[in-house]
Amino acid sequence: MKPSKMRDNLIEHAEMARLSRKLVELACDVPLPDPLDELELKGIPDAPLRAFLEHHGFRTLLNRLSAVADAPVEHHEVPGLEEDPPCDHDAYETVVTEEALDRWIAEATHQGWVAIDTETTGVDATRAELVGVSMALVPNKACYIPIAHGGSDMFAEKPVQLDRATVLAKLKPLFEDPAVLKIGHNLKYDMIVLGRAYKDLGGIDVAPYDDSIVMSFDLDAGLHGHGMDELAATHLSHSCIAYKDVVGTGKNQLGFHEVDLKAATRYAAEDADVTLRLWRRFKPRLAYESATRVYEMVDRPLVSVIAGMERAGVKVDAGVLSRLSDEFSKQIAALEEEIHGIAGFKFTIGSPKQLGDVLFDKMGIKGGRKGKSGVYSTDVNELERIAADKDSPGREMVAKVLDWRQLSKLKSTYTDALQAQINPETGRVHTSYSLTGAQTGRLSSTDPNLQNIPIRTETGRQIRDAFVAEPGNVILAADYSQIELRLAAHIADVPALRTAFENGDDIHNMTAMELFGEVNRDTRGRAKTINFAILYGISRWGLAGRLDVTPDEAQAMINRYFERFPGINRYIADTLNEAKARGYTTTLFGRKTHFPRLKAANPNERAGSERAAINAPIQGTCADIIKRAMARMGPALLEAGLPNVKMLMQVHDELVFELPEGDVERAKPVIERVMATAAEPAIKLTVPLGVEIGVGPSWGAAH
DNA sequence: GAAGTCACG
DNA sequence: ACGTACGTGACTTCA
Repeated sequence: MKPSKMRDNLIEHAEMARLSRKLVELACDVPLPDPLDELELKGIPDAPLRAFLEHHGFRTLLNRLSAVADAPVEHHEVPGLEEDPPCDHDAYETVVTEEALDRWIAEATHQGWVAIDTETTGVDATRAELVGVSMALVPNKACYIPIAHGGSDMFAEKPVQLDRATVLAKLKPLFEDPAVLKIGHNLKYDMIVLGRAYKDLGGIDVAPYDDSIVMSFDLDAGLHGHGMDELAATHLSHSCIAYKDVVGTGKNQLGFHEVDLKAATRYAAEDADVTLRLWRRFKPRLAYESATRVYEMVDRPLVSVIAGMERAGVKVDAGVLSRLSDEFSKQIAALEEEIHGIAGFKFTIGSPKQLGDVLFDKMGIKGGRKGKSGVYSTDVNELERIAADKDSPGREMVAKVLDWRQLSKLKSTYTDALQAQINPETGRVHTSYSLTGAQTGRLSSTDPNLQNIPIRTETGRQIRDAFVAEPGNVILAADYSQIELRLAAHIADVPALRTAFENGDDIHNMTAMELFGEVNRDTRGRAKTINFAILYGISRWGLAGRLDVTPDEAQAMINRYFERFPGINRYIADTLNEAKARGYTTTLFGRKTHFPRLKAANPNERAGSERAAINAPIQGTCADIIKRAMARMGPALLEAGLPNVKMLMQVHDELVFELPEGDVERAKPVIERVMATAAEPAIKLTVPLGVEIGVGPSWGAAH
């Protein structure tokens, strides 16, 4: 291995190795082999885990583990663990003295791992205030440390509780202790809250850590959700205290700080207790079910990276959005009047039911198609079909409705909503990324969704001009070019596609030449559609609809594609066979996506699952690669002497940064290299990963 | 809360 | 015979 690659390797595994070593060294007192050899070169499971299990006396587990150590990715049933005792809420302790707190911290430190949870005033981690912290060491041994309880009535008597500063000052060394593993369920939330807490101390930086929500996702994506209540029910046969039962509902709902300490302790300590119990089940399963690799190499390192991105937020210029809102308002009002004028009466344009009735019944436009709920389809395809028909009486109306729809969408979802999302404290927008939201391993973004900001039309694209940098800084956007097609070329091993990417050819032009024998706007467009269709699990009917040809003609194109690009056909067959046999697909990094509906009785449902299964290894590998790039980006930038380059957003194949203008030229090659080599050294791709970088004062200008 | 629509990769 | 690209989240209308 080359020295430079070895260095990347070390950076990537530094945290993993430290975590595993410290855990085992402290808890088990056993010598450890080199985890690099174990994990990177041989695969899974890792030696520290074996030692961990040995320490806990899971002999049967351990024997089975040895047997699967060198096995390829396969599912192994974990032998049943002894069942934990049921949750005993009366056994939980409310910690209100320094002596008690010191005792819990000492025990956690001695044990080497502790489950933690935070209680706050809200659901948005970038705004919520810390109210209390809970910890669990073993089942039923859990506590709650209140720090900000007391009614909103300032005259009300506050319960006896420790001072916030005292608690945080004592917790910080534990939560940052490299020898103590912190276990959380959706730890990203707690990391942000604790990072913001107690600024005098510089916040609390939770490390090292395990996250049971991510563990569940890496084990069971596609099978069920990963919320704590659901997991407790399925894995522990335990029904968690409902949050609503603690704080009430409606306008009498309390903030958690207003909940009395007894009820708060039962709820909060239970969360830590359940998290610990889940972790004890998931940790061995990761090894048995070949998920350690993706968990430790891809997803776990990402938790703290995402926490940092969410906390950083992105600066949004409300003025730009406000001007756009006004502009859109005027145009929407004008269009509304014109549309009502053409119809001859007023109606709710935003109601698909009313619009359908107006267009197809009252105006007599032909070809209306009703769905199963008896409403005419009025989506963009339908309206554009009408607008393109020179003889249709509704052409003018439909064109205006399309404009109205676009502007209404932009205003309500973006220019209005984004302004409301600006955090007044930071002047920035802090999205929340879900690591478990997309079954394929992609991230998703909510509140607000920053992964669907418009770009495809000039009108919508203006919204990106509102995403700006602080004075003296710029926005840098780096995206992988056609990464999914490249990965398809690698995974399916398609010589012609691989060669084209190696040569830097225009892939859609090449496809057009192969399929149609000539390259022009029409054939290139069709080729592009077919290339996408391949990634999405092609069907002759779907392709026929998109290309406006008959299913037979579509089938002929598909056949020709398979002929010209051998490998694709085999990939589809192999992927489906494997998915049906095992119940899941895997990515290059071993990420599983389960497809229980592949065996559904309903053929439609089954076909849908088949298409999803064909797509999942490609989309999922893409997700793995950009996640690895993200995990390595911080250390790589630090090493290059660029501590002020901040990674702010991820949009599936794109990373967005904010950085001092003077750092741009030095940052570009670092970002480019980290992204282009993100699969290495674990995976050697047979296609290059192209990265395109743009820089400007705004996100809009950086493209 | 479901259905319809549409913004993104 | 069925009736379609894959993966998301937010907003509006309406029962």
